[in-house]
Amino acid sequence: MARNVEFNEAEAIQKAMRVFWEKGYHGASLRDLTTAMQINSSSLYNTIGDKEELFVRCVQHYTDLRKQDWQLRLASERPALEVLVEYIQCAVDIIIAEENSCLAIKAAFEMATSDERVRAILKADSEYGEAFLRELLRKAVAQGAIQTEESPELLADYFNSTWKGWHESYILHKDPIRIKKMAQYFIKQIGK
Amino acid sequence: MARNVEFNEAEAIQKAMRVFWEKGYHGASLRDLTTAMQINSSSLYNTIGDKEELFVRCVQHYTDLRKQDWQLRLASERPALEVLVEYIQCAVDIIIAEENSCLAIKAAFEMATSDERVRAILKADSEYGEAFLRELLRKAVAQGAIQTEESPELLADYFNSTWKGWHESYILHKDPIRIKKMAQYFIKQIGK
DNA sequence: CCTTTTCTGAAACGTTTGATTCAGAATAAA
DNA sequence: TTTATTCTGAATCAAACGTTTCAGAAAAGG
Repeated sequence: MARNVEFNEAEAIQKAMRVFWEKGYHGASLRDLTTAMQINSSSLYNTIGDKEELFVRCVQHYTDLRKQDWQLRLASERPALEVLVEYIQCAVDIIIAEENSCLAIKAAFEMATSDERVRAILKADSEYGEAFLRELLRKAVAQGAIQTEESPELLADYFNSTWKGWHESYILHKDPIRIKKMAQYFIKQIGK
Repeated sequence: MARNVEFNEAEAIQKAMRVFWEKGYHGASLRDLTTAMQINSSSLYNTIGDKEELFVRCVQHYTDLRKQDWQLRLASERPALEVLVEYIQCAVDIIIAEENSCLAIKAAFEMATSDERVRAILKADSEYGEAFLRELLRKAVAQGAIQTEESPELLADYFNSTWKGWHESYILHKDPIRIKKMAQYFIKQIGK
């Protein structure tokens, strides 16, 4: 009966995500966003909604991408410890390569204290990340690659929060070797 | 020959710091700030400067307070390991008690990527924090309380970035027990 | 006291903000 | 093709933004 939406919503969210990622929620203006998304603000308000709704969708999109990555890694049939070590090395590479750090952490510190929806998304993301680690640890123990008296729950929780600090370190020191050494020490610790 | 400044600059900075701490740089408006500081914007611009300058001063003030705390703890004559453990427990208490998390971390993620002055202040703060830990570790080893094959440099760096992640965890999960358990595990690790 | 310099408070600056309006183009269904 | 509906783009909204202005109050030095 009528006209269809002209722009690709998924692509637009992707582009908006990059803007929020770089500038933060308050630092990104609607003009920044609509320019990057290549749509008019009326189209934005007719389809997605206001700035907060757009931000929520972007954060959700970001965590969706991570979830996909975790699922792929979990599906691997290689030894769990190998998968875990590779994941850590990959995380380090991202910390070093990504100029704008991590959207999830930035959003947590800027928005999760005041926006309950953002907090819920990031909490779910964090819990999924821990479940991913827990599962790998459980497997690695079963495969005899790791022996520990600590519970996989505690270790997963601990590991997950450990490399968050690496992001901040890299912002301040911009020193890849620093991060790599910490990761090296971290991996060495797991083996014990 | 003339009138003196009416307001106490140190007190005003302290009040502005609390606003930035809660709302972030972009989230805090000049009206928020001048209202909290109980001064007129003309006074602000005549004495301190613009918003960025005020923010820099607030972050500097925040890191100055931390530095004082570290110096006091370093001056203690009690066993170094004891001082270290107490410091960690104190850090945990702050994470749990402080509703607005940590200004230094928030500023790092929001501003340090785009504002070189903020980055420099936070980098110096981070380095001082590491030196504090390094010194405690060095003493603890000398006192025979710790034995490790790792360098104090690496360990200090690693420790320092470890509890940054705890802040994010607490924002998302608001779970004091989670943090306490991680701290417990962390302290246990040091002893080994 | 008077003079000189400085600080304060209220008002306003131009700009940018997030958000809305609406005429007209576009298109799916009848 | 017509009709009914929806989307788009440009213009615009009021509010809030960071910042500046300036008259007048304040006070230290002579």
